[in-house]
Amino acid sequence: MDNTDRMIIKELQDNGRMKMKELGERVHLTGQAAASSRVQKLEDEGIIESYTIRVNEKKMGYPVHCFLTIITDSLHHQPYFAFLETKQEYVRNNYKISGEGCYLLECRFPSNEELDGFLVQLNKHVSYKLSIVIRE
Amino acid sequence: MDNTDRMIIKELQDNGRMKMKELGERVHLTGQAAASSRVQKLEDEGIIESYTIRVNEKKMGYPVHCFLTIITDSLHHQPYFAFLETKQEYVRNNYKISGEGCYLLECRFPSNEELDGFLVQLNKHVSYKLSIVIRE
DNA sequence: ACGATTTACTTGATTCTTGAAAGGATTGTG
DNA sequence: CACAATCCTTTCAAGAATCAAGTAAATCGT
Repeated sequence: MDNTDRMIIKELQDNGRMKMKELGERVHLTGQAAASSRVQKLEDEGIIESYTIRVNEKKMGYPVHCFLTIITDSLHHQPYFAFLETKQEYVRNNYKISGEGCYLLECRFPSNEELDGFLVQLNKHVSYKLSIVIRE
Repeated sequence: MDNTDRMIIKELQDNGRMKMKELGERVHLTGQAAASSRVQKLEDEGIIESYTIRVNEKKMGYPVHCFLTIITDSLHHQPYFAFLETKQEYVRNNYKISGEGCYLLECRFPSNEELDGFLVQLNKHVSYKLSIVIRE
């Protein structure tokens, strides 16, 4: 993991579909074979986990973005997890945290109505504090 | 934006470097040209914003992951923003939120020592509540 | 300090992918 | 029904990736 590797990662974060030829040029390697084998190594080591796309969630129909601090007294979190499984469409991340609350749940919704419906059902399993994202 | 487009997006989220030929086969289009032109359209419409990689932040040297609820009485948030600019290495997201606090700040650190150093300086500008991620 | 070994890079040949162009099928419209 | 528009398929040429071989540089043990 030298400086060239770090440059490669930066370039691929900006453009994950970059041609190996161009990537090589940008990090000062001649030909695509050298760049290609470094990328392969980064994949094998698990430093590059996967290739993906950034999607415009607003244009995809999920403009409402929020974080929920989940609070529960119950020792059994399974019903909460089971509930999340049924709402995969909305759930983006569920972080187990220390601090206030047990989980930080990141969600996306088509509208406030759908958010409200979600909250009503969520409240059967846990308590929460809601933070709505105004600007990313 | 029909069902094929949604399938394409799902496939590219899983593998952003997929060959157009394979993508075509997976969504039941013959040849790469049809898949390619649909992807081009999704890019032009801004639904696909960019191609990127998922990086293992732990292996990159940033194992400590936390969220900070930022609280400030001051009307001037500029010093806070200026501070964040100098700490880009650690900052992953800064969401403006409604609810408790003004911002939800997502950060990554090499160690708790660096986190502590960050908090000391942060505290000169704003108050915060800290949540450390135990499991992603 | 020396040669041996490993690692990383370059080069060139072959195979594969992409992009462009042309033609065909389907749908909607007057 | 004819026409236009849209989307898909096919084909082919240009460009990129993969593989193998050769070279240079760094590392290791003595």
